[in-house]
Amino acid sequence: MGDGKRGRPRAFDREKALQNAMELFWQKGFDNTSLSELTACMGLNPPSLYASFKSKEGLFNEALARYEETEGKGIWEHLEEAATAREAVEQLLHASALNFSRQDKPKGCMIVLSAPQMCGSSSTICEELRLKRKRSMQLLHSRLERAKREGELPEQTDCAGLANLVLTFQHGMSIQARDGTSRQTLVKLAEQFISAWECLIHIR
Amino acid sequence: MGDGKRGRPRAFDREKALQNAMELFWQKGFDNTSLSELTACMGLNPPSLYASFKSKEGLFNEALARYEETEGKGIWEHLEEAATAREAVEQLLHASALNFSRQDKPKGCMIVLSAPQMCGSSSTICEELRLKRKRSMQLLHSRLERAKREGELPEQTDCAGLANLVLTFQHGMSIQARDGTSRQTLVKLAEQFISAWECLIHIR
DNA sequence: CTTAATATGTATTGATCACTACATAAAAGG
DNA sequence: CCTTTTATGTAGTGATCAATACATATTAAG
Repeated sequence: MGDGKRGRPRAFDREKALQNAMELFWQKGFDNTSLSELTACMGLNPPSLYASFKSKEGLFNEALARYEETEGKGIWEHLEEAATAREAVEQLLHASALNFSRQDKPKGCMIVLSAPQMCGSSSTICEELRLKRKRSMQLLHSRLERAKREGELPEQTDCAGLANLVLTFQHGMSIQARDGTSRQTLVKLAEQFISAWECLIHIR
Repeated sequence: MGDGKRGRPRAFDREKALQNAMELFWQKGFDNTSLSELTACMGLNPPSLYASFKSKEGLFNEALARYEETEGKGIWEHLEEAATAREAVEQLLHASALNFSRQDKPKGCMIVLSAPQMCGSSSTICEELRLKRKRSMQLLHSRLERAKREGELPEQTDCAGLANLVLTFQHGMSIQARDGTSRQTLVKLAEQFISAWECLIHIR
């Protein structure tokens, strides 16, 4: 009898606490977020945090995973299903503009902004974030290569260079968003960029 | 009679100490740079630092001013003297690519990377950095407006939008540079971007 | 010399950092 | 009931943070 859980039940909502921690890390970055701020916004005391998430770094890793699964998902989900590479990039940048400027959410991308100096106290986290940025690059690159194979993009197109160009711009959008650039302006930025598509794909 | 300086002479080279502090702030950001690291790399003790630079924040302000005067100068100096807006932007991005990837220097731009979350311990510094980024935007914007008046750019060109586009890309280049992107790749990114110029200026 | 002015090194301030020892509370199993 | 298991709140740990108190050292002025 019972649900199989023995000891004293946890007094806080783990999902909700993790969500709050994620938004705080997203807003302030890993190093600039203190444990006292975390425990305050999560509604628990340090021992509960360490029992549930192992350490500040463990909490960040879970928060980052949650970010990718929930907050950042919409940016990349249409990459493969888009009919053309152009539409894929258009949706990528448009979704980024919207995603980076949602009300009551930290502006910009957590993966770009939460340890941008690449020399924080946890080199593990810095490297993890860098890897995620690199994987995004590879994801877009392979989508563009597919478009070349399908005949959409000319043979001369430098797919790696184009992917790099698009994501460099997207990373810049995170800085702009965090600087207070309006949703309207961010969307216009994305539209302006994609308008130059025909020029961009003929660069070798 | 002497040179007018009374007390005990300072035992460290102020310029050299400031240069070292600047490079450390540039590398690690304001909050992630500790006083013990600063005093170590500057070759002095805390009382000397505070006597010369007032506070950590005062030291950062001087370091930032020095950065603009020396390290970051080359990026913007050709903006007005360039014959065309296209050349101005081309040189801006090319110089950025080179500047962001110099050997034995922190990669990327100090103004973008030293407090990117915009919620560091010193809101004064965050706002100061944001203002500098905004001023760069205005500088480029007015250069583009000049080009429109001179007939180089078509009347339909959205100069504010174009300036925003270029600097968003340049900010992204700082992230890429800090992520380890090679000088060669950064230069190629700049060249790819400017290759789309004819498309970009016809966007309204 | 004495005095004033400035810079120095040592040692330390209270605050905050990430983290934990420990006793207690609340559940299930027996 | 008692034992086991898990979670909790209180109250800390030593380390490091930015910043200083203070006595001493080194210069110029008088």
